[in-house]
Amino acid sequence: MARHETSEKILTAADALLAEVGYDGASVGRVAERAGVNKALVFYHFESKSKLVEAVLARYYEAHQSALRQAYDTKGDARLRIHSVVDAYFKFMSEHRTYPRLVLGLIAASDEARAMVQDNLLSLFRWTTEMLADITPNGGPLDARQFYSTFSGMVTGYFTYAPVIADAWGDDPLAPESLSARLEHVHWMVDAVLDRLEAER
Amino acid sequence: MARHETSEKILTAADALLAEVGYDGASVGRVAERAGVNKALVFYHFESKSKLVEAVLARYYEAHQSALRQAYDTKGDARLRIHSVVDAYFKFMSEHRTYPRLVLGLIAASDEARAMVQDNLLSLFRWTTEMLADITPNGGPLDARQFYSTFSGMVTGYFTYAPVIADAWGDDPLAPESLSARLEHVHWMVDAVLDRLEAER
DNA sequence: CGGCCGATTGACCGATCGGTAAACCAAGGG
DNA sequence: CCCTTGGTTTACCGATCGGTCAATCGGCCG
Repeated sequence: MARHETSEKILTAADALLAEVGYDGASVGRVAERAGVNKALVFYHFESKSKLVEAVLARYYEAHQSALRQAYDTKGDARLRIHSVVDAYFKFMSEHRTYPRLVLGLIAASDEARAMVQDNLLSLFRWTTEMLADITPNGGPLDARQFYSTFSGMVTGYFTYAPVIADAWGDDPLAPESLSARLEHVHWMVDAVLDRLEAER
Repeated sequence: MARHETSEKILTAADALLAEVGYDGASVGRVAERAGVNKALVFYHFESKSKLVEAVLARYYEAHQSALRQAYDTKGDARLRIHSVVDAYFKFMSEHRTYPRLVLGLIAASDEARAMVQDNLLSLFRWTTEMLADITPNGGPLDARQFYSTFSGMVTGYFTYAPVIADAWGDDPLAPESLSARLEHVHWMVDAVLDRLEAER
């Protein structure tokens, strides 16, 4: 089989399994089994387990960042562009539902696993705070950092906690209607923040 | 040694280790080692590893919930009481910094581990939404469930992501000044939401 | 002192982990 | 036709996991 085919099968299997059972739960043996491939092949195509996970993450990194940048480069005033970025952020998460859980699992695991996601999160963080730098005061409780933490938490938190609170939520939190309601809520929050920021100027 | 003493040492060690390295990383052997205790003793005092983790969680459950309820039972109008609950929520997390990471690690691990935190999260979720039921519309993007998800994500997300974004944050996100700025930010967000809800009535 | 009992210990179990080494297989080129 | 080469497989390694068990310790009571 062609080199690329096998690698892709392994990557896909690893992606799904990591989101389901976390870093430690996703053993190389189980990944290989799900990919329909011999276990030793995983080490042939990806040197080690950690390299495999980094490869899985790398697939998301570029897509995630470029989606946000593209959304920000639309025409319109600051408010419109911010809404556009929030839209893109939310859309990316709902189209790649294993991604937030994967990142979460790595952060919760070990220091080494945490280091894997750190670089991507840092550049995302820096880019977002630069984007907001013009419209928020510097330092204090209204610093751009605060709003990054708040809104990224609103989106990623929803997806990661969804399976846990599904019982209490009533409807499935990941059903299309629930998702659109959540997105609408986030937009409402953005407007609430921007209105109040303008009023306080 | 008295039964209680040893149990307490094991619980404390397990608590810290779970927050550091997650469920799978916190092996029974390492827990025992940190507690200065023989490994078999862990199984003597707590039947199994999962029972041990449940015992760790149980210590937080009651404290967490009663802290919120107590905060809500203060005098004043709805806005004041909500601020009071947010205060208590934030304070509890900053005083038990291993707690949010512990919960996060369990959610990210396996379905069984997820079930451990589910009960507590559900009752917390139900209580909060009841608390907000009077001041938010029913259903849609302004449903109480949305605001629960939003504000709990704002607080817990900050603490769980703190070690990851510490480099980019500049100051230590867990330093007292940073924490008070974050708390102020959350209060600012509460007011922004309540103002807009009132304006839309 | 003798015996009892709860707490503690060290030795051990089968299972599974990430990773390695060598053999094997099919296709392609000289 | 043989030999090389990249992909694949089988068998295996040491380490570590959660958990068990019988032996042992140390007070306390009669």
